[in-house]
Amino acid sequence: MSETSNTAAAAVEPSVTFADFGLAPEILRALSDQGYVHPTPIQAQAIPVVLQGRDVMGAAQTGTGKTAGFSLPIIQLLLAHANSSMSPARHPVRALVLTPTRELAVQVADNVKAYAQHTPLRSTVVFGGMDMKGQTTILKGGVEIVIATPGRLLDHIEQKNVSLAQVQMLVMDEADRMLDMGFLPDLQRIINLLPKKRQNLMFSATFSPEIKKLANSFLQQPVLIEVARSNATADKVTQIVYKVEDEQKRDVVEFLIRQRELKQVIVFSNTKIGASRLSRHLEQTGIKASAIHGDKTQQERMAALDAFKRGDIEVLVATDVAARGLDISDLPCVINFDLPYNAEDYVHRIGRTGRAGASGDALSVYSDKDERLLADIEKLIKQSITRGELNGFVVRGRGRDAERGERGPRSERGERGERSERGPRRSDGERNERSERGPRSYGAGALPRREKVDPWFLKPYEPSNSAPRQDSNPGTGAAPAKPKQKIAALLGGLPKQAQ
DNA sequence: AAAAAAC
Repeated sequence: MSETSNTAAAAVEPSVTFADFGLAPEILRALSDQGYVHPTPIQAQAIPVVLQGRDVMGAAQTGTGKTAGFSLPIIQLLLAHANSSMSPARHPVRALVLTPTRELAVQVADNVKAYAQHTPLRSTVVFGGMDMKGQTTILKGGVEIVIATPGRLLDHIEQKNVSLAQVQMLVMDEADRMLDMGFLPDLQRIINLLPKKRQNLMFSATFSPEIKKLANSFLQQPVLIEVARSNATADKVTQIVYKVEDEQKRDVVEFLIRQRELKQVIVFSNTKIGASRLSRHLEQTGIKASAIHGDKTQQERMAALDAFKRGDIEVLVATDVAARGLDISDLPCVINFDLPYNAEDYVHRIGRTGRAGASGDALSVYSDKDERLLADIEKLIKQSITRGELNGFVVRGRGRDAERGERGPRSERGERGERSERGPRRSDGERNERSERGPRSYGAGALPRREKVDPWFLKPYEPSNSAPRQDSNPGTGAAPAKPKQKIAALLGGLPKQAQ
């Protein structure tokens, strides 16, 4: 929904409104229902071009208002060319939107449904991981607009649940992602089933040679719409990286969440198992968290996303399933628990914050072995990322002797402890004992006893040592690895098992 | 080296 936020556009072209595009009253009503008046830059560019019937190659990330940029004119065109004599039972598919991930399909579909709510147009979403029956019933009942992930759509086509013979408009959303995910053969199979004469819209966050090739083969004299520089990070996003020991990463993530009192944050993990573990850890320390990744059932994925959007959970720990496309409004912060292997994924991940003109923070933790990944990222975004210091970071004792509470950076926030009533899962039964003793502060307790780690007694990290930054990494402009050295020193003679 | 997507 934030995709149609007018903040960014208002700064650019305050005078332009959706009404200026000659959109149908039903569409304008739907927009005003949601309080949207001014188009974002990409909407201002895309809507007139799509209305002209031109093919479009759009370089835009999610959060720029892309979805409304194509769905509003699609609805308008379908309405304008509606065959009024058509019986309600016969609603052939006339617009098809393909997306790489299921969650993105759902979001696009939600937006389309909202924009078309006052029109007779029907839309539906089709994606895997769910029973086919409900989708089949709706498809057979007839819909003008289908939003789908490719695999399941082909499944429905093979089962003759849907025909694409009447499709006039095709949208390939997040086309770069679809290529990355190996959807090209599926895309080709689907496109072969479409009428030759149709309008094509392709959106991609990046402009790789492969994307250009895809555009050349599928689009006809496309109008190029480019809103953000490709591969550029939103300048509204403050980026900080923290160098720590590997085994500290999860504690630092927890610390950052508490220190900044983050109530809506996505934490990215490179692995599904890592996401689950981190989520469980955060839950055990009283932070409302859920994991979302490809090994979760579709029900779990949707439940986690819904809970996050509702604010029932504060932290969504995600793999790159959520890196692109997820439109979660007004995310103030994203955290990388792992630096992504693919530098481009970094851009997509941090694109979840600083959306639609708002500012945001992108925080990353990394360890010595990730220096190369960080260098790749900085090379891609053509800027050096601020090296952060973990002021006030205290790793508390992990044993029963550890003192806690009175010194911790969040020691005053005893109310955190109450959250643990939600508590660890049943299988973690014995870990409940500490939380039942009442409020506790950051870092204490509720740790799985399988942790054979020795107690870590760390003092607060003093900012006083942060003075000269240029000596450690000469030439790169990068800041030295001070935080890590400091913490390593504080760790004393503990065995390091990293690498 | 890992993630996503059809059954």
